[in-house]
Amino acid sequence: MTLPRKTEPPAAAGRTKMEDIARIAGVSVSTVSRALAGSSKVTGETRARIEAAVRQTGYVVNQVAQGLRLQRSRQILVLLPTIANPFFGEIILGVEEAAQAAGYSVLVGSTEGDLEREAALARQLHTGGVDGLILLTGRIPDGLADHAARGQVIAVSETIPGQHLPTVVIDNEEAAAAATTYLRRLGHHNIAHIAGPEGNVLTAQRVRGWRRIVGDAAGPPVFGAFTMDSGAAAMTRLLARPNRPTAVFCANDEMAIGALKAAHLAGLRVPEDLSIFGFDDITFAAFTDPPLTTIRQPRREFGHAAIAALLAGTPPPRLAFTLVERASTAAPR
Amino acid sequence: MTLPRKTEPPAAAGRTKMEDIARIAGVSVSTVSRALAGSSKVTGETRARIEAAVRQTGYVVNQVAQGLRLQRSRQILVLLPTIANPFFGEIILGVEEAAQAAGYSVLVGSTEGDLEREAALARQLHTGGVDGLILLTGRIPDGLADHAARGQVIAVSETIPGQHLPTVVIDNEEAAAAATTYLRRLGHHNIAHIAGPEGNVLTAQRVRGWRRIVGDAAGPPVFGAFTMDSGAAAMTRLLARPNRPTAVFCANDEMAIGALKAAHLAGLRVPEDLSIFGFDDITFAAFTDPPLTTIRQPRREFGHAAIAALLAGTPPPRLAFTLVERASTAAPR
DNA sequence: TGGCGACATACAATCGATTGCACGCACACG
DNA sequence: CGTGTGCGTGCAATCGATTGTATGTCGCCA
Repeated sequence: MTLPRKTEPPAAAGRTKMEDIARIAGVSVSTVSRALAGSSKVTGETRARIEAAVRQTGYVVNQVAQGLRLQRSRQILVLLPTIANPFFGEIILGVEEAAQAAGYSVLVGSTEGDLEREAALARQLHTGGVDGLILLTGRIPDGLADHAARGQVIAVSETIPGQHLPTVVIDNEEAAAAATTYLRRLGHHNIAHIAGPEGNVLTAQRVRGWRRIVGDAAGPPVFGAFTMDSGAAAMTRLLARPNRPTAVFCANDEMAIGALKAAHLAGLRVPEDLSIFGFDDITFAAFTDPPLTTIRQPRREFGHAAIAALLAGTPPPRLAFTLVERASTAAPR
Repeated sequence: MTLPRKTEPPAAAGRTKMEDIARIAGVSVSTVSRALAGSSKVTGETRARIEAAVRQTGYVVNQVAQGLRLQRSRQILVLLPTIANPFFGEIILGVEEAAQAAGYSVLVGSTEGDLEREAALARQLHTGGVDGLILLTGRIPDGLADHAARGQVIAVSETIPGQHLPTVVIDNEEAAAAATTYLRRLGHHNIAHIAGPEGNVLTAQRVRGWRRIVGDAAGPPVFGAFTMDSGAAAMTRLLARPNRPTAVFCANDEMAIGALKAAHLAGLRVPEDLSIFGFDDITFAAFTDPPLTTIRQPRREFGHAAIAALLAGTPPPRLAFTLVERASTAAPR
């Protein structure tokens, strides 16, 4: 006969577990589990004893064990290009709020454009690490087909080409058209566009909206990289054009801020000599000099809608943008 | 005799597990586990068969099960006041980089100043959800004493009063003194200070550094809330003082940006009429008009150092700040 | 007083991995 | 030819929870 051997677990954590509660309350773990789950089968005095034991010890269930048994982790992973960008920050804030309210927590993966890293993070879906994936990257890592089909993946802010993924977005083309129309109504006839990087879906959509209003006679857009530096560089190129624009629609606020700086350096006054229009309405947009006229994307609501759609399994509604009028735009002289 | 009953697990996930690999390779799960762990006990042809099976199926270990058995989750939780703030964003970026390199992933909890929420998130340490906790909140939730003692908790950017917690910071008092000294050397004699909220540790440290240089004759600092709005309000109050300062040292860049705006609105030119000095060197500081002179905190390195200290269990080194000279400061006229 | 039903509680299997120990097999040596 | 040495592999316990089924208890009625 062999003695029962034990495979020693690593460094006993010593945390209170359900078994301890059971012992203190004088019941079995099953009963404790049911009591905590709110089952109506555990009542009266027994339930009271269990609750007392829980309070006394400060017990909280072990989420890892629970996750293993229930095959869900109550965690959502957000994948984004870079977290050091206030635009994403506020989306995450919304995600956090909604997730927390639903009893989920949020993992953040900043991929820095590295496909390898993206894939590694997305693998968490396989490994049981997370229940859902929110993509702010504008692309989807390989091997996520089944998960996507099961409604565990959702895109936010940017549609992903060639995928029928539920997506939380505004109508970017309409928003760009609205911005351009606004400038036109002010009396501008030469409206340039500082676009995002070529090949990007958002870039294409916003270029399309702008083009619809300015027509083919207008020159090509100048492409940037959604950064302040690239906005400044783009503006410098625009100012060198033979017929200088009187207004510039920028594909995001950061590039608009860069453009503003370049305009100032060139000795132009905004909005007297040049109108500048942004996109996103990040917090800083209200504090530039002059404050930026821009399109506001409801970023917190993006986050809320993403979680709601993910947890309910229903397709998210398309959200509305707002035109925020500030002082960086005016009629041309 | 009773038949073995099964307690049905929820919706069989159908993912490949170690057992599948074992079957395909014709060995037991223990051998697979050892092979994957890199044990030298599994060699030659057996190992080759296992590796082939893994490649063929695209198997990845289930982190939840592994976490349960090993009593560790390979996850680090970062607690911060609000994620919609570029200052924290870059710290998280650093945390992410270092964590990922060490095979850890990062959970982000934005507490919005809610103590309840902070405690709920911190509870993850008990529940096995995370292995370590990084606090950017400037305070520590209750009931973390043992964890702190075990080196699972570290503070970043802000020391936590009354706790001997390993902390990643610059010398804030020295930095404030350096900023004020810089202004004094430019020839300013009336240097005001827009401070953070009263009661905050950082506020106190920076006020102390400023005070050390300006002496007791200078008036009291004006308190703000680290936001652009509060910076603007504080500046407005300063401008109403009988002897208007010729330079203002702000406790962070956001308040400096607000101050800049208020100064402009009041018709003052910066730096000709008024010098403004910031703190942190957030990305936007280089793009204000004029660009902000400021103290740079090495935020990415904060993140790296925090992870290094957490994983190695060694106290982090104190990091160095840099004075970044830009155009918002000049000699008084 | 015996039997039946309703209700509360306990037992044990299960999630997917890790690991101490036992065991099998091959080879060598006495 | 029997036993010792050593290496590689398998068995089964374990992490902490959930849950289908069995069991126990009590009351009520005939």
